[in-house]
Amino acid sequence: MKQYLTNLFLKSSEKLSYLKEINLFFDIPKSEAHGDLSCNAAMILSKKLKKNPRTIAEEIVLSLDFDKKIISKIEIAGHGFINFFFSKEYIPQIIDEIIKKDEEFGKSEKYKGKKANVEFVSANPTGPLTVGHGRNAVIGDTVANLLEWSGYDVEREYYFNNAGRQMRVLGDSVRLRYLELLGEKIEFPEDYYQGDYIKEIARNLFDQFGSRLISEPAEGIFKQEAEKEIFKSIRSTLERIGIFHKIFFNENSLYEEKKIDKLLSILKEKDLSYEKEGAVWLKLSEMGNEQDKVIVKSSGEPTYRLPDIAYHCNKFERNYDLMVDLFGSDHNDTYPDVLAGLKALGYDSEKVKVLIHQFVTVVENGEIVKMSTRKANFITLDELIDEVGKDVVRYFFNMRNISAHMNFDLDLAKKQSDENPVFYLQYAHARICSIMKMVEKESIKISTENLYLLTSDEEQKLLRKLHLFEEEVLYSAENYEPHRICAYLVELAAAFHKFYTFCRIIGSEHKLAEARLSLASAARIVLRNGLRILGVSAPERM
RNA sequence: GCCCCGGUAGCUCAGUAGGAUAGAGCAGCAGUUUCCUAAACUGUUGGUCGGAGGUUCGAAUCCUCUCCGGGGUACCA
Repeated sequence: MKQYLTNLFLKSSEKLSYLKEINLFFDIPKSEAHGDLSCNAAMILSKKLKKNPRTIAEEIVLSLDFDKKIISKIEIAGHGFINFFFSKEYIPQIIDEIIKKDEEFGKSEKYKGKKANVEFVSANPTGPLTVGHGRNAVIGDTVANLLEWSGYDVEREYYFNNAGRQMRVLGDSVRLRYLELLGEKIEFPEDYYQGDYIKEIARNLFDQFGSRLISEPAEGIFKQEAEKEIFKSIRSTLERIGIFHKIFFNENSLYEEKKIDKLLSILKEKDLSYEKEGAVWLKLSEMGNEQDKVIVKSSGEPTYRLPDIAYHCNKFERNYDLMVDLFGSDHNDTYPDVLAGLKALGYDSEKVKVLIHQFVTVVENGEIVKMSTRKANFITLDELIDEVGKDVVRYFFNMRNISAHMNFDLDLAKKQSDENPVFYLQYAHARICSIMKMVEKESIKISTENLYLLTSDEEQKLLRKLHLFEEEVLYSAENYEPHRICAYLVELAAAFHKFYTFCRIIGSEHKLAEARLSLASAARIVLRNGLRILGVSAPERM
């Protein structure tokens, strides 16, 4: 509908040149009395043209060469709104399109031929994924889905680091637990990994090797085994909620391939770094950031900034048109340095889109569940999936704006009832599937021949919702806002449930029954496609 | 101190390229099943959009100040 109006206005702008000067925007009015779409162009132009907005609106309306079969009425209202009413014959045509495109409906080719990389999860293999990682994982995968639906060729990537202090501590944690099993008296430091999974890994080593590892160093087999086991568990957790990364990028490879050294010398060559007090500093203050930061410590060890920049250089070399990084808010001070560095190196940092999501608070019995990774008193993502299932996990994490703090209400999530929004959507889908089975006996078939019969309020409202799906997907993708899909689907399901209540299929006059069945079928397709974007299943029966 | 988020109905949250009377779900109250799944639907109660200024035809939305909550401000990642 918006496309049709945009084209109309473009044609008119040949007559009224001032239309070219503004950004055309069509809005869906809150009140039905104001039509299907509304345009505020006249009001915006009134200051520029120093004319009464209503006069401008009249001029615009007169210039529009519209098809009466498509637009039934154009009104000027309020201070100068132009309201468009689409005809009841035009609106149902969407059904035909939906049924023809089926699984493809909602996809756009706007970014066809473009390559995108979405990096998410990226947790180091030091422990099982927690609820906090869950939000990152689900949002990342859904953003990737949205980009795919808007035409991108998307690669999902996981960046990890298996070197450094944390991993040393991990290996030593396992070693100490192993020695414990051998009956040695150990002191387990407070800042070591306390979780039971450490004991399990130690137990496996004990079962396999007995006491033969007694004098092995922490960084040898203990660390390797820990990394292997933990990664196995991370991947299996992700798999359970339908997440598969194509690339696992090891930070260490940057060192092995001398990328870090190369980057250092380039930075020096370009005069972007300098030495002071035995450390190497990046000239961030000259790049517009607040202050210079250390990239190589006086100990000779790089800080995270250096490999992060090198890693992104590597991504640039892989020729992506878009690179999305998804972090939790605890990382929100790291990316400006990296972006500034990339820009100074001559890369187009606009191609990197950093998304920061806020934290998750788990609420159970009305109380906040406090979590700490180190003390191992966290809820793992696996436990959450055990409790509520994949669909609820995916839906709940997608449901909220990523920039808002999120309360994950365990009690609500566990409820298999009407209070849980996931089931509202799934139930709508199951209901339609049920009808479609039922009508087989009644010889009612999907037919788009008599769609003009769909004129009731409930039918028209459902149809208008269906019209919005494509642009909703594209808008969500371009703004990286998965939660919009959730909101849209709830509205769509509500429109369907109302239609279901008031417009019966079986028992209606044959032509009308077929038209309504087609509408229901189109609604089913859109519900399923929307759920697919979210990674939530669309059951045929509940 | 400085930086990034958030503060909208009792609760959880939508709504910010400025638009017409601020929405939904849950909770509360009152109803609807001889009828394609009642995990549904209908009606109803409930708001100084944290506060104060400003910008203008018009502000939850933009600007300034301020209060509250979360996160970050390392030669940790």
